Amino acid sequence: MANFELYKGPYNPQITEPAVLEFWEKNPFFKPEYNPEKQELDTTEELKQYLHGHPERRFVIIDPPPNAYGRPHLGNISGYSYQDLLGRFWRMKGKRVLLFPGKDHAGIQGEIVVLREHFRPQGKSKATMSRDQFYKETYDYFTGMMAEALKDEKRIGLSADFDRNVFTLDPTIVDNVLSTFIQLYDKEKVYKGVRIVNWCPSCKTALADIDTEKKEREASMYYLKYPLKNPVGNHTHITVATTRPETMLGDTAIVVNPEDDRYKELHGQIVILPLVNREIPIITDGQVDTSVGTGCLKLTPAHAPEDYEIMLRWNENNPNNQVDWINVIDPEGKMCGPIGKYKGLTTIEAKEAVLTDMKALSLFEKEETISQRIPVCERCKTIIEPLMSSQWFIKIDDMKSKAIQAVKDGDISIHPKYMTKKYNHWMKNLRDWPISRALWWGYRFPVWYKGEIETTYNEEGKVVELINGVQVTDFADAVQKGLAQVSKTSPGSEWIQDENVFDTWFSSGQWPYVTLEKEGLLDVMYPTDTMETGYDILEFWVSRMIMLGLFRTNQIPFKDVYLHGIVKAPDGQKMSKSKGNVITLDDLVGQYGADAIRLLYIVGNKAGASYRIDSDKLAGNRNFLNKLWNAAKYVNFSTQDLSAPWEIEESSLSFEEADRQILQKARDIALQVEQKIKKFRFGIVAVDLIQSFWHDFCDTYLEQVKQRLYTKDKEGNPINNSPEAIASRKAGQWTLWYVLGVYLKSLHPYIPFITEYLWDSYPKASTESKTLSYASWPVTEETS
RNA sequence: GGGAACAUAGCUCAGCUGGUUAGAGCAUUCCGUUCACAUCGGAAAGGUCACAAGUUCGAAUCUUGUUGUUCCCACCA
Repeated sequence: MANFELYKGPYNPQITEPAVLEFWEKNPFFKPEYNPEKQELDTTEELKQYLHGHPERRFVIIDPPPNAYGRPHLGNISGYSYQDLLGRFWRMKGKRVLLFPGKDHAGIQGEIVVLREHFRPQGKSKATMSRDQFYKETYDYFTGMMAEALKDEKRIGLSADFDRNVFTLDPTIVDNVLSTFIQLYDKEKVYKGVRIVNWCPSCKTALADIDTEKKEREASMYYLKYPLKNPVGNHTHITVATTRPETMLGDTAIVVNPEDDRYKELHGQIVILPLVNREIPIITDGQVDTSVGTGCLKLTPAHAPEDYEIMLRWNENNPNNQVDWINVIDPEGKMCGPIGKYKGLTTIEAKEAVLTDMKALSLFEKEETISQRIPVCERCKTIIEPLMSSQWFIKIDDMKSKAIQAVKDGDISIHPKYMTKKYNHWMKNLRDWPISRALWWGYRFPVWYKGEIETTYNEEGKVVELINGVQVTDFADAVQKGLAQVSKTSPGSEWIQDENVFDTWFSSGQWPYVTLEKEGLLDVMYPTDTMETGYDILEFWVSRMIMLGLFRTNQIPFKDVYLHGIVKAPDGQKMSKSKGNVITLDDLVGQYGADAIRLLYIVGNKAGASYRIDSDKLAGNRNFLNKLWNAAKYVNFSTQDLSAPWEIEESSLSFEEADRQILQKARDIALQVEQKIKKFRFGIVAVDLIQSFWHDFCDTYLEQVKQRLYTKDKEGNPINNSPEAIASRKAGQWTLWYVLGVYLKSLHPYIPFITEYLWDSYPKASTESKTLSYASWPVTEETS
C-alpha cells in the first residue's frame, strides 16, 4: 500500500501528484511483463509465451518520438494524454500493455540546434571538428537532454515502459534501419539518379519540399525578346517574362498554352536563344497560364521545379521530340555549363551581365516590379537554388499502391475518417522519394566508394560523377567497375563512405518495427494497435511507416491511426516563439496539476480538431478534481462503520429507488465510456462521464442519501434507529461505496493521479489490485 | 488551380449511421446554502442550427448550389 493520506482541505495536486508519481516509479506496473495476478514481473520469455497463447491480450502503442534535444511541447504532451488514456483503459480491460517511448535525432533540425546551442558557445563548428568528433559529442549532448524530456513524460502521467526508452540513433536501431536500405537496394528499389532538387547554398544540402518555406518579396520581372529562327506571319520574335534572366542560359524550350490563340501558329517553331545562340523549340503545355507575363514561358528544367515537371510531361507525350535540360548553376552558386563567357560568374553577376548584353542587342523590352513568393530554407532562411543533382531515391510505386490498398481494405483505419481522403490524395500524387541529405547528424549511407567521389557538371551542363577520377554512368556501373559497394561496414582501408545521411523520415518511418525488434518483441507485439499522432504529420510520417512497414515486414505497422489536432495558444493562434505566445508544461502543471491538463486535452475534443489552452477550462477541470476529492472523502468517512463492503451480497440489501437509480446510472456510464473509447470517441463521452459523476452522483444521490446516513440529529438525539432505517442506511452506505468505485475506475484513464491516490484508501478486498492501473473495468460489455 | 474541414446560445464547442420540446462548460441574472465541497447548490434567460433549393412522413444531420472562415498541396515563369 502506498498510504496516501486523505488530508484536510481542498485537493492539492502539488501534494498528491508527486506522491503518486513516486508510487509508480517504485513499482514496475507499466511494463508489459507485469503480471497482475502474481503482482510481480514475468520474465520477457514468460510474457512472450503468454502472448503467443493469447494474442488478443496485448495492446501496443509506439509513442511518436519527439525531438531528443528539447523538452516536449504541449502538442507532444497532448499526444501522451491520448496514448496513455488508451493504454490505461486496455490495461484495466486485462490486456498486457506496452507504451513504447523513444526520442528522435531530428535530422536537419537537430544538427542546427546542436551547432547553435552547444558548439557555437564553445567556439566550435563543423569546420573545426572531424565528423566523428561531431557525431560523438552530439550523441552525448542529445542523450543528456533526453533525461529532461523523460521527466516531463512521466509528469503528465504517461504509463510507458520507460526502461525501454530508445533513441533513433541507438546502434541496434541504426543497424536495423540500414538493413532496410540494403534490402531495398537488393530488390532494386533504390537508385542514384539525377533530379532537380531544392538546393540550399548555405547548408550545402538538398532539401525536401517540406524542409522549405515560402517568403514574400518584391522582385523585378524582366521582359526579354527571343528571335524566331524563321519569322512566321508578323512574328519575328517572342517575348518571355522572367525574374531570373541568368537562367535563360539554361533554357531548352519555350512553352505556350496549346489553347492560346496568340501563339497557335508558332507551335513547333524554333527560337534562337540569344547570347548563346542555341536553337530551342516552342512546345505546348496546358499548365501554362495565358494571363501571366506574356503567356510564353521560358523553360529552364534544371533550375525551376515546375519547368522540370513540364519537361517530364512533354517528354512522356512526345517520345520523338524530347526536350533536355542544361544545368548552368553549380552548388556554389556559380555559373557553369555551355554558356561561354558567363561561366564562373556568380548568379548575381550573371544576371547583370545578361541584362546588359540583352539591352545591347535591343532584346530587352521592359521591366516591372512584382511581388513573388520564393522558397527559402526552413532552417537558415537562405533562398533555395533549384538545381540538378545526383541523389539517392527510393522507388515507391508498388510500395505506395500497397499502402493505399491497406487503408482502402480497412486493414488500417484512420480517425477521423475524413483524414483518409487527405491520405489518399497525398499518396496518389507521391513520387519517388529523395532520401539523401548532405548532413553529419543522422544515419550515414551504407555505401562505399573506392576513392574520392566527385560530382561536377560537364561542358554540356550534365551531372557527372567521378570515383577516384573514373567517370561512372550510374551507381550500377560503379558497382560493376568495382568502384562502389553497398555494405554496413567498410570493405577496406581505401574505401570511402558516402557522405550523405538519410532523410529523418526514412528512419522514423521504420519506428514501429525497429523498436519492437530491438526488444525481441516483434513476433508477439506486431502489428501494433494504435498510432496516435498529430494530423499534421499524417502524410510525412504515417504514410512512410505504412509503406516501409509493409515493405520490411509484409504486415501493416498498426491497425488504427488516431490523429489529434493542434494545440493553440490562449489567443487561438498557433504557438510559436516569434509570436511570444508559447506556453510550457511547467507554466500549467504547477497551477493546475497534470490531471487538469489531461482533461483540457481530452474533454469535449474529437479527433482531428484543434483546441486552445484555456484557463477557464483548466480552472473548471481543477474544480471537478476538487469535487471528486471531496466526494471521495465524504464517502470514505460516512461508510467507515460499514465493514468489508466487498463481502456484502448486493441482493441482500434493502435498496431504495434512489440507490437503484444511481447504481444503474453509474454502470451505464461506465459501459458507455468503454464503448466510446473503443471507437476513439473518448473525448465526447468524457463530458457525460463528468456530468454523471457531478450531477447524478454528487448533486442528486449524495444529497439524498445524507438524510439516511445520519445517526444523530442536530441536537445530538439518536435518529434512524428503527430496523428499517438501519437497513436503509446500510444499503445507502454500500451504494456510496460501490458507485464511487465505479466512477474511480471509469475516470482513471482520464485522470490517473487523483484516482490512483483515492484508490489507496478506498476499502477493497485484499485480492483487489493495489494499483488502480490493474483494477478491472467496472462493467463488461455485452457482446450480444 | 487541386484537396479537405468548418459555419449551432454572448464565448468555446458537443450533437456518432436523419426520429419528441437542439445540449454542455464558461459568462449573465435571480434564489439558496454553517453537518464533503464557496473550487458549492438550485433556477432563469439566451439559438430562423450561415443562406437557398431539393430528397423525406420527418432535416442541425442527407443531396446540390451560394456565401464566409480555416488548413493542406501545387503554382505565380
